[in-house]
Amino acid sequence: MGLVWFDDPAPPRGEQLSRERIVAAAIALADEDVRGEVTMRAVAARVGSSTPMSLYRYVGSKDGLIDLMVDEVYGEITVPAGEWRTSLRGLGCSGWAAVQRHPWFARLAFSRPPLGPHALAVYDAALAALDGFDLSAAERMGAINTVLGHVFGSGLALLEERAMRERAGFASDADLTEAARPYLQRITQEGRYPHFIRWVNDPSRHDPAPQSFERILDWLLDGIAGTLGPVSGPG
Amino acid sequence: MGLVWFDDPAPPRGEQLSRERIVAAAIALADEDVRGEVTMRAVAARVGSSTPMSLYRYVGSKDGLIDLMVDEVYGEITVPAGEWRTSLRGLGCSGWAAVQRHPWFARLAFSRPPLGPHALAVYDAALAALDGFDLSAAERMGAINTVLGHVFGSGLALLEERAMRERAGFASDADLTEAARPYLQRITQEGRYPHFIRWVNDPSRHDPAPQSFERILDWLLDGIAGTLGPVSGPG
DNA sequence: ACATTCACGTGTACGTTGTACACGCCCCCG
DNA sequence: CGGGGGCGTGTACAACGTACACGTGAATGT
Repeated sequence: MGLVWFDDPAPPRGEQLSRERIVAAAIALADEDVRGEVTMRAVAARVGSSTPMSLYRYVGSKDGLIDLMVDEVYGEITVPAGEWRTSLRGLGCSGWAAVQRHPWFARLAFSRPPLGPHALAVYDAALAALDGFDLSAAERMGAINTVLGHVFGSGLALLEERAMRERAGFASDADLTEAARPYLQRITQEGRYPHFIRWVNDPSRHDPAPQSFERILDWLLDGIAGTLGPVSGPG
Repeated sequence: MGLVWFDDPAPPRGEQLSRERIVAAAIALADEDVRGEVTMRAVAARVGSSTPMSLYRYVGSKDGLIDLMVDEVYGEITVPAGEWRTSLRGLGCSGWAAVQRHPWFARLAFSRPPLGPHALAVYDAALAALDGFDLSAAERMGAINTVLGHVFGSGLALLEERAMRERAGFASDADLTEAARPYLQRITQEGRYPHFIRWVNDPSRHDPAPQSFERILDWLLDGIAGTLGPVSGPG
């Protein structure tokens, strides 16, 4: 701590703090971090505050802040109206797009009840899409969660894959393979896991996965279709 | 800190420390915690050590310990030999069983490359099950990861559901509903999210979800089957 | 038999995290 | 013009992972 004379008398206090500004800063920070992790101190610095405690007046706790971040991303998900399958497919695809923009969303969405306004809007629209079928409440939600489960699962895999690449400066799959080579060579020499070794040494394993998000989504929609029975309304 | 005289001269040092004992203690601890979280200090106490530092000789770091825990659970997963579909279905079901015993496994398995001996054995067996089809390396692994993704995704949902129940002593769905009631009632009165509100008030939503793990697994296997083409070998 | 080494478990310490608490400033209303 | 009250701040603490150096007991070399 220096003498008084060294400080600006009035550190030019930036914009006013607000819940929106804090949430926006936290989301920007999470987007920049590979693991999507965020500390209250970092958010405080980002909004120009000198102490993490300033945030607590607006968001209550870190968990509260995260709830707000998550709901904000739910706001990027849209459920097109219309035939049930296009609606649920739209839910899946726009969810996937949102998750690609904010991979941390997948990690966090799993762990909290979707009760924010944007999350409720998503669920409401998705439930509406299934109106007109003779389904129980559990079946309706089950269908939606099947789709969202796929979205979040794929997002989580994406998040962790990116994080792993970063871990030791691995820029590409090739580098990662390089790092694991001695270990894999030892295994190869011991002759165990022959199928796995064959897979490792197959260069075509780097091809884009044919089991893409959308393809699996279609499989799930096929399965859901089988449970809907005949259309009994406008769905 | 008391005087010397108050201590046993030789605190009856328990069993020897060992990697196996440490990993077993960590797994037991994780199984007991709702979120499956574990601290080095808790593990140390569990194995009878007075300081967390004693573990570091055996596991290198907390991440190392977690890698070992994860691989241990991979050891509970079995892939029956035989026709490809029964193999992959067995992989899914035994994985689901393992994840139900150790929900934290789902959270951790997502985030690390499956390179431990048990994980490699699982992948090797699963790859073997797909021998005889004319698939690229990427397609083979894609099929396996489709199944495992479903396993881990379902496990994560299970973990978070259990954790949420615990959060404020919610023992049952009814209690949870009770806690959310004022919030939901406000929403109801505002007339928004009508479909969601209808779902909330439908008692049948507590029925066991018809989109069970195995049902969705079968949908995925149907989808995979469509990509396999004609059998060209023993698969 | 003794001396030496070394693996092991320990204690202390540091940096980072979330957050409780009390303080001082400044603006607004009376 | 005088007193609140909201707002941002600083200090402080417990819990975490883990770096480092130490003492001790058993194994080893001569």
